[in-house]
Amino acid sequence: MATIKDVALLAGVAPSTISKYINGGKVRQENEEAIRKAIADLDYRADPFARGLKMGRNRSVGILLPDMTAPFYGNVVTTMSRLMREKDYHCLISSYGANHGLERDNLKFMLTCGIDGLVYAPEDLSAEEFKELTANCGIPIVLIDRIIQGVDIDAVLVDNADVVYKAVNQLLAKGHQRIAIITGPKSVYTAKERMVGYLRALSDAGILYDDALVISGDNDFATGYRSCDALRRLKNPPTAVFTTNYDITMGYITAARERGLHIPEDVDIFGFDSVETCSMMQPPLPVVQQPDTLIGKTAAQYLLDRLEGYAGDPRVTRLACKLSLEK
Amino acid sequence: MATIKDVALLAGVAPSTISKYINGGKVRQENEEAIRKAIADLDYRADPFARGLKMGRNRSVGILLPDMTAPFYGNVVTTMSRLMREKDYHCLISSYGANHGLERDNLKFMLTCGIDGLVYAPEDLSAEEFKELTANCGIPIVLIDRIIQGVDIDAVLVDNADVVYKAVNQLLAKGHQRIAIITGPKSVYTAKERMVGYLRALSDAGILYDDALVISGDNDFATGYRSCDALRRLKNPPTAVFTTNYDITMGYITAARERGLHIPEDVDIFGFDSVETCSMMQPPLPVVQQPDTLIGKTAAQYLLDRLEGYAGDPRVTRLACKLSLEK
DNA sequence: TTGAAAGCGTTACCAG
DNA sequence: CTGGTAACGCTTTCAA
Repeated sequence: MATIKDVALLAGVAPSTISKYINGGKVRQENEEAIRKAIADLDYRADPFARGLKMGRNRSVGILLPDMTAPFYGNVVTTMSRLMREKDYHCLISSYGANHGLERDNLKFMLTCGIDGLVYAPEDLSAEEFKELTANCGIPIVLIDRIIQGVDIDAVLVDNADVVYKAVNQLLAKGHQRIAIITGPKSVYTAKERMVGYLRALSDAGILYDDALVISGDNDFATGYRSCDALRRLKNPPTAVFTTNYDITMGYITAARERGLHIPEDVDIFGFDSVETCSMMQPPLPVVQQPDTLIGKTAAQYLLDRLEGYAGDPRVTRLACKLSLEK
Repeated sequence: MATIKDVALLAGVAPSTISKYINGGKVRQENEEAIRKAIADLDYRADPFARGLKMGRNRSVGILLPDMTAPFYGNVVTTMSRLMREKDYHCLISSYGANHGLERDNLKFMLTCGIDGLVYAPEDLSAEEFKELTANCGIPIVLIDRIIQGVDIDAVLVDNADVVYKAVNQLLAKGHQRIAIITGPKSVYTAKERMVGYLRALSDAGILYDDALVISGDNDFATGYRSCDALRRLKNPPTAVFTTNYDITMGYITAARERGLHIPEDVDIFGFDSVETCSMMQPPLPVVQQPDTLIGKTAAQYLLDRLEGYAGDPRVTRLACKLSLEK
């Protein structure tokens, strides 16, 4: 690997001149040509470590997620990457697959790999662990989707309880009295909040909460798929099901259709995420639409503000979700 | 941010002793305690840039993909991350969303962000561009899933043409004469290879190739979904459809079911990827099963070998796919 | 076992 | 505009 000295030697100028040229400074016409040629001839690239050491930053940020294959996170990442790119930052993604050890380990790595900032969707980290790991870490962190109780930093969330309350109310308004809910792991923040909305809606409608209609499992296709049979086996099966995650929704629908169930006649479904996909169905499946683009935009802005020196109090934004079939 | 000097000062030893301790060297018992305490008190973390500059590496590798939300790539990444982690490397992921400009830009960034190696699934980069960007870049690169014609480096692929040939033959054996294929963009390597297998199977069976039965589009849900109606509108619709990507498969199935079509009675389907999901269906959907775990494992091994100094000729491995319903 | 010193490749400063 | 020099924080060497 050629260094800046090699280039300087070949171009016949000083290293500091090369550096200036690289960083957009003005150099004499003839020098510019010589430098450009030398750089090309030697395939010179500035060493990122030397540069990072000198400059104290990298123009890169990390995004740490539980699951990068979920369309919701995919959209958030795409939006953030684009916006950060406009400010000349690159995004590096890491996911921990709902594994506590990995979550800790990846967070730790992210904090010591040289990125300038981090966007993090936590799953299973306590406030103590978080504080211990991030104390004096030197980079700004923005939480998305989930919050860590007791940690007071920038965060972008959605109003899980409210929107689920509304969604379940729509099912109630259609006359459903037995509404099941299939959620993610009980320990996860979003699952908890969504459960709260569900319970409040039932309670406000004077409906007794039935344990058998609540299924909690991993946020995946299999959970949704298996729930279909589990619910049908009940002596008194639900007439509607609220699925609180995209994969769960798809799994449930796949199973229901296979069993010849018509939606919504035989079983009504209210899903979550991936509006494009669900609105394509016939009839369109009503889903909770998280403002993924806005989440990405807000998180990117919060992070950029911090990167540019903003040092005010933490900002926590809770964005509204929409129901896909409402205008 | 505390530096190693601060720690040294507080612990009452020299910086070099701190460095030695951090890197697993032996220090006197009493010093060890003082150092540990000083590090904890100051929340000291070694500067990754200074360390990288000195050591010349990072213990991190990049993975550059067209789409990180695809289950196929998700599995590859998960496998690789685990294996690299065992050798004390971390994986940083970036995706470019089938956008040529982004692909170039992200590749360029990956090559100058300090990672020690790269695993890359190319989509739309010419051999010239690739060679120009990577010339003397100083890190080993392993191609996965797709190859760049004219670029001779380590690569891990699957036998697309062969397995598609077999899959289409299964459909032919069931008596289908009009078999449609829905593939990704015509320019993408895997799509081309899969097309070759399809054409060869038809040709070997003495069936004339019908343009109307070939649909090429983005590798997404919408392409599969829309194709259903497009194919049904034909005066002579296909009796079977081969979908060459997971999202396309799901889109097609969703549309078919909505329209009341029974699978496989009304229309037979042969899909791609995500065996777990497809084998869950009733009846199980036959799919081409790419050896994602083995791809990840092989790519990780190739990269690790290079990282450890292996300098032999490029190794190109073409792994066999399986048909999910064959034992 | 320890520590002083050199040096990794770059940028910033400032004198010329 | 140019270039010598110092400094970024760390690891390594080598002498004590």
